Amino acid sequence: MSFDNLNDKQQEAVRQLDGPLLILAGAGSGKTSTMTHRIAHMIEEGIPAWNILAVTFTNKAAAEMRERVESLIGDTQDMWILTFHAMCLRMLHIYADRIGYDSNFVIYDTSDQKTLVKNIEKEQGISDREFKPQYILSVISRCKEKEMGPEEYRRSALEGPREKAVYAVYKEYESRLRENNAMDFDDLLLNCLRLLESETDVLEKYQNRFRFIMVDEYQDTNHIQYRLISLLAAKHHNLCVVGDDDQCIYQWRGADISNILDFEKDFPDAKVIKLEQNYRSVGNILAAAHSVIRHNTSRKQKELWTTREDGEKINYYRADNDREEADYVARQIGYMNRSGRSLNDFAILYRTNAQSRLFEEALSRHGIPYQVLSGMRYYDRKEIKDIMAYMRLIVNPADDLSLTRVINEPKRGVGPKSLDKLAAFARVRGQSIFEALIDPDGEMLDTLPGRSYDKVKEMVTVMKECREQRSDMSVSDIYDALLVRTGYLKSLEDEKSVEAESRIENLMEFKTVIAEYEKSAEDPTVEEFMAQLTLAAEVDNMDDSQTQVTMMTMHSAKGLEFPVVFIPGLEDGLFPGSRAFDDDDQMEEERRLCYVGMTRAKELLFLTSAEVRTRYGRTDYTRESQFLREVDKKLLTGSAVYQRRGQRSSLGVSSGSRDGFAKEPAYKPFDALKYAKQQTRKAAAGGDTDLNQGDRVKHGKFGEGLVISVTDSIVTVAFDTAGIKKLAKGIAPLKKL
DNA sequence: ACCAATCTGCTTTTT
DNA sequence: GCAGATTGGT
Repeated sequence: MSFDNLNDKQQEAVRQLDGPLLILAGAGSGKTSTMTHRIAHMIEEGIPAWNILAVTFTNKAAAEMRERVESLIGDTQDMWILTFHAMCLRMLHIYADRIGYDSNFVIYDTSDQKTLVKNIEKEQGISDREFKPQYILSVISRCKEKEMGPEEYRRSALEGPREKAVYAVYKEYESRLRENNAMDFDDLLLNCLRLLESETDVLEKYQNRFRFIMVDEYQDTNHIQYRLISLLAAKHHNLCVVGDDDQCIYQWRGADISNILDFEKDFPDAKVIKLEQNYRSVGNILAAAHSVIRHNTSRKQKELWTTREDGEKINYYRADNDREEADYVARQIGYMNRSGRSLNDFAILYRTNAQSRLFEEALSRHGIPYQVLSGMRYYDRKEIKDIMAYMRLIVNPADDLSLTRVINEPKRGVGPKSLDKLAAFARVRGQSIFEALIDPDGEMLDTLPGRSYDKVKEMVTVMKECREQRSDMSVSDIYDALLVRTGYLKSLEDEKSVEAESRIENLMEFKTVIAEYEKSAEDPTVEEFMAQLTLAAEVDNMDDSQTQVTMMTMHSAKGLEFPVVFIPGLEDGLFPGSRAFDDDDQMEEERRLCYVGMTRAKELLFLTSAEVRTRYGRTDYTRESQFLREVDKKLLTGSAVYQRRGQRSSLGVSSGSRDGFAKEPAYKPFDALKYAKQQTRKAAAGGDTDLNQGDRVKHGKFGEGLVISVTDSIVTVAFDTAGIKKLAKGIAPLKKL
């Protein structure tokens, strides 16, 4: 294989396969290309694919790496290319019993954790106002990152009321996770570490297998991840880590920057290769980013360089207010789009997700299509979480948290009081609530009052059936069955409200997600589907197939690049956030974030701020960001293509000529919901949508049948052999005969 | 047990 | 400015 398209340093990194290697890869220095070629080179050298492990930060990065390696050498089936969490999940799934878990364990996401902590606080008479669940969880997470259990915490912590409360909750939290056969995000890593530490045969197996290990974004690994990798690499020492200390932006989540700074100490024979040539950005952008990052004191000295032209200067615009700021951005995008730039070229990268709304509104006003990649909002919807809880229970009946969530959703007349009774009853029997409910002896069901009995029994029967037949059913089948037969969909339909409509909408859209999973997975199972969903990052959902502007946080944008980048909200208190002003470390992290944001841009970079901004209902005057002040003045200009007159920035940047809204051509406003619907319909091309009562239809699984009734979203069909089924219109594989 | 009306506290950032 | 929680009435 020839590496002609790589520079000397990159080639050196590619050829250096044996022993520890640290690649300090600056932003845009061809990191991914180097890593993929390095893997390809291993294969070329005769190293079997199954000896290779590559760990990334997001699923998107993993998928991209796999794709690119595949394009170089073909099949990558036997290679592990995945995220830390996915790697741990994979190992734990096989060896769960070794650490006292059932392999059907579920993963609790942040909101599950919060609910659990709240429940515990209630039970223990601890006020969730005084000790906020979020706070307690952050302490617990920090403990877990240090491998510190509840008892050790008590011994090491102070003895105030706060510490007492944290201890009490932590202890109960841990035992409840065990009882529910559930793990949180930290547990995935921690339990995997425990597994490898205590089970020498398992450790040896993986040590022998993974003779060559690569870790991407090493600057963002935490202590547990560091330990995991050290253990796995302990035998062969063929560990290559890639990272950039200037891009460490997850310290708040426990990322330990010393992992990368001390790599040479950990591995004294380590080779270090610096990639400093930037291929991504135009000279001015690089210079501007550097003028900001050099204000950080604790960093490895390096400066990126490029052979590219200087390009345009960095554009800075100070708007009157936040709404006008958003409008300015939309105007610029509209203008550049009309002069020939694709909408895919643009990204709006902000500090906080809350900022996205104004930009959504502005882009809609201007008729510009966009996608927002914001913190899990889609899966956070109530209806999705509800149906997921149903699915979880089928796999893992020990999950009391999920049962509590859905037993009265839809209303089955089971309020908190009945639920308490059920929980107590189950406890006496030594079972989880759901286990006790599905127990053939029916004892617990019989304790229910008449009004709720029938409904709960019906639900229990359905769930039991799904559970028993789940190996013969596809994930979609299970989803359909649950949606319809638990009465969940029916109760939404009966509501006849706009909100209920949109919930149904979302539930139907979710079918596309399932269908996509089923298409991509080798052996689709409900378990795996749910795990993948909880471990998905928002960037993983990025869609490049549409022509649209992309918005996300600067955190999410790490590893991505766009020709034109807008960074709005450059104001003290917002970016950098207010907390950064009394903590130097936090200020440095914010600055690194700014660096990451700026270096996403290839050709044009726009910075904006608003003189007046409304936040949590309050409108305040702002001050231009410290980071703006740090940008080399020579690199800034205020004469954007579309500019307002008379704007004066304290930075002394000049302004151009005014242009208003009036000339905007009347684009049709972009309707996100309508768009989503279209997408769903398109993706579900398998099913006929123009069905009417009385039609004869054929279903892939149920055979032929007669349509009994049709609503906007549901088709009820009496199948000749399979009985009456309610199916999702346009999605279920129904063919008109 | 359920629903509607009022109230609170919140914004970093995410696997 | 909103979503989620709390409260009070049925």
